Amino acid sequence: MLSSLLDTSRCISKAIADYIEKLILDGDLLPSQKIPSERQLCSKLKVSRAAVREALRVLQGKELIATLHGKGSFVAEIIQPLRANSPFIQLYYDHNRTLYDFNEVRTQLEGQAASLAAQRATTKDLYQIDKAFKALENATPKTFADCDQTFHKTIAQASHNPVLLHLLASLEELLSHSVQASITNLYPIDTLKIKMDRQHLLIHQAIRNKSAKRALKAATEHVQFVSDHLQALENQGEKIIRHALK
Amino acid sequence: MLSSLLDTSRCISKAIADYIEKLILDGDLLPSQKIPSERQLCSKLKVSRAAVREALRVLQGKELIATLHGKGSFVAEIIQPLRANSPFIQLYYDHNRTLYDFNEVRTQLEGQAASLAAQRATTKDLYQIDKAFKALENATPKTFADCDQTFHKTIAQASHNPVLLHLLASLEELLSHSVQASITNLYPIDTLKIKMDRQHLLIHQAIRNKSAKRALKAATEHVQFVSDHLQALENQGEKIIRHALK
DNA sequence: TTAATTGCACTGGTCTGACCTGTTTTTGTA
DNA sequence: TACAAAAACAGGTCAGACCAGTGCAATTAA
Repeated sequence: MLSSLLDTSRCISKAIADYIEKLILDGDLLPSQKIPSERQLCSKLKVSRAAVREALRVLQGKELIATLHGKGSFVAEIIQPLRANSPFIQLYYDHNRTLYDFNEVRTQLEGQAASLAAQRATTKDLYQIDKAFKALENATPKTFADCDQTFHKTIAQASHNPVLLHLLASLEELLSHSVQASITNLYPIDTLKIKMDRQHLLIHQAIRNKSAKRALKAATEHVQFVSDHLQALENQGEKIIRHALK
Repeated sequence: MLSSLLDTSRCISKAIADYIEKLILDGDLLPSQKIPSERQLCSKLKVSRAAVREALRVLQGKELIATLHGKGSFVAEIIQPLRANSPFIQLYYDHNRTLYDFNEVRTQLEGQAASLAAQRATTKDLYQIDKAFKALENATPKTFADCDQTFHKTIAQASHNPVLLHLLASLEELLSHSVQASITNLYPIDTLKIKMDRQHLLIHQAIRNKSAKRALKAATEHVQFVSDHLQALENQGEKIIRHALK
């Protein structure tokens, strides 16, 4: 039964984890449904209990299942939430502090990007930034998060530093799933929306006027502003869906 | 050692996983660094190997570590696309300009690290920095590159920002092969050596005196200085060892 | 009869110690 | 000095034992 899987994985516990994961993904095991007991699994799959347990641990790490002492293992409620294929996004969920650390770095890098953009933006860059800015102005609550992301990306591109661009894109991707939603929640609050619009305007103008100093300041303050409010939103207990069982 | 963690988790393997995760988060274990072997861990933590293995499986599920048969377990990279044989690093080899872009970002991040270190360094951090600094003073041309790297790493750790720490470590690893060699070539030049020593001293003092502003300035200027001379060295055709590719 | 208790049959959690295979380092010989 | 054998070390797996929660059913006490 496992032999076919074993060919590729070269590791029994990994094969078992893949096997069970496939059952879950295929819907053979439904959310909150009980997974066969460890002893049942190891007798059915003809492997040791240690191997089964290690496989279940992997799935626990992926938060695909939850295990309760004395009761058994159960398929988690939410398996859909697109999990970024990045290792460190989980850290964000587990350690709230990480979000703070994250923004600390991001603030710095966005500031540098804006500063460099002010110095190096070509006519074409300016056109792109202009376009993104106008889209942001006319954004609906639904499209705002995307427009915001595009705006910042356009600026990063205008910095003409591929390393910086790449780094920001990586960080962006790390948080996009969680933060995008939060930003969407942030926008409808009228006082915040007005302030953010103004901040975007300041960044935009600074870059157009090729004022690196003002661009740096505006971008830094903007990211700081958003970060602070995201953090507040997070702290005030929007614990969202997470940790289905337990 | 684990007892404190055990209180909340009520499950040894979970406690071990949390323990190691914390080490990673705190920067005590850096990207691509080797985690102690399973047997070492279970003797140090006074638990069975099965418990350790299950803990490692959890971390594997979270993709925080990767395990290789016969070799060991290693901390994952925060920036996935920035892997060694990635198309990106190829870019560096192909276009000399990338080195410039690289240092532009690195200057910024090292500056931030030093600034934060000045604000947040604990007594223990200061001790480590002190130790690294002294090692740097007594370094030989052969050991200088390593000591330099350690010095900067220690400062990054004192920033107490895991995201920043992991980012710098990732960047570091990218260039280590080429830059390490270059720095070694840089050191013997007397005038440069003296200046670098002085720069290190300034950074060291600023952090000790908890002057974030001076630390930022000193670190920024230092990285800028080194970058400039590396660039010069690069341009004048010192193609050096490169492509060592472990 | 009913309520509490006990006991047992589950579940997962941990440990020990053995043996396998793959990797790295050491070492002894050519 | 060079190289191949061997030992030391790494993770992977297994078997069997025992502990600790859970839940139900039979038993017992009110």
